[in-house]
Amino acid sequence: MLSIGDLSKRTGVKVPTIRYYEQMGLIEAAERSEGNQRRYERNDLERLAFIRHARDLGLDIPAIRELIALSQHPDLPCANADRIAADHLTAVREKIEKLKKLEHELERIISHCDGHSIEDCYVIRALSDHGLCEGEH
Amino acid sequence: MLSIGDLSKRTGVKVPTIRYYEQMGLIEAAERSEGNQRRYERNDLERLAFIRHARDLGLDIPAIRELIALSQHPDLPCANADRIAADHLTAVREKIEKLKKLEHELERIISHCDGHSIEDCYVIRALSDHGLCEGEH
DNA sequence: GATAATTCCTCTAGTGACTAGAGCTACAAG
DNA sequence: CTTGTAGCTCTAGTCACTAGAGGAATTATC
Repeated sequence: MLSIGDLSKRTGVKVPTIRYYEQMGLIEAAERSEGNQRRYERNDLERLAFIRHARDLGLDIPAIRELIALSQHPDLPCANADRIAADHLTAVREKIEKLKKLEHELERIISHCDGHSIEDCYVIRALSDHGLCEGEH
Repeated sequence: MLSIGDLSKRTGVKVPTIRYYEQMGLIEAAERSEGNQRRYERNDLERLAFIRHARDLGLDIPAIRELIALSQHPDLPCANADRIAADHLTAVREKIEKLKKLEHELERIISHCDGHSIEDCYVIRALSDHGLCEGEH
């Protein structure tokens, strides 16, 4: 039996976050000691590692909830799980594209600034005048 | 004199967002009509376009506040403005790197799944077992 | 000039995924 | 038995808005 602190150390998930996941229904409410403290077992460890891993990949809580539900029905086809992952991949790629546009625009603005006074500062001027931008954003 | 709705249409910033920016001190409290409605002028339009542009580039509100303050002192050197932009560029690049790692990991997981049952689903298995991952994340 | 439709006002609360803190209790080590 | 650490619950804060309630002002139509 593990305390919440033990579970935290073993999974790298902070103690308040574990309690938060319980509240969100990602992990079942733990058994309690006589003094009302949470006590965990091996399968809680696995569940929490699963959640942490999914969060590290950027999945949000509703998606994780769905994956957990799916994982408890080994006989079902896995199309839904694949779809969740694929949708997330699409979202990640879209974010990358947006950020790359920002990156290029910022690079361009910064490289155009000669670094003297605010009056001539290209950073400030570019912000004031959208006409100095390339493309729309 | 423009109403807040006019200002909104001309800049593409939503009405409640304009009020929010006023509250945050990014734009000065507007003059009011007899009936207590906000009335704007040309320079408010420019200021709001500046803010919107900076937000589109992903700058946060404290950074924008600082840029506005700088823009009102044309004689100062523009090193601070350049630094704000450069710091932001660094942050954008870091985000891109993180997202690319996620992208590759998700691609790998998805491509390994044969799409049959949950039991064999590589998406679920990869989440359950960190050992199936490449690299750390 | 009356009425209707639209816009505006303020204020509060909600978003996501936590994080911080207050005030209190339980447990482990010496 | 005391002390220190870890645990408990509950509330509120983060960021940049967004949604909605309930009411007042303005504009358009008749």
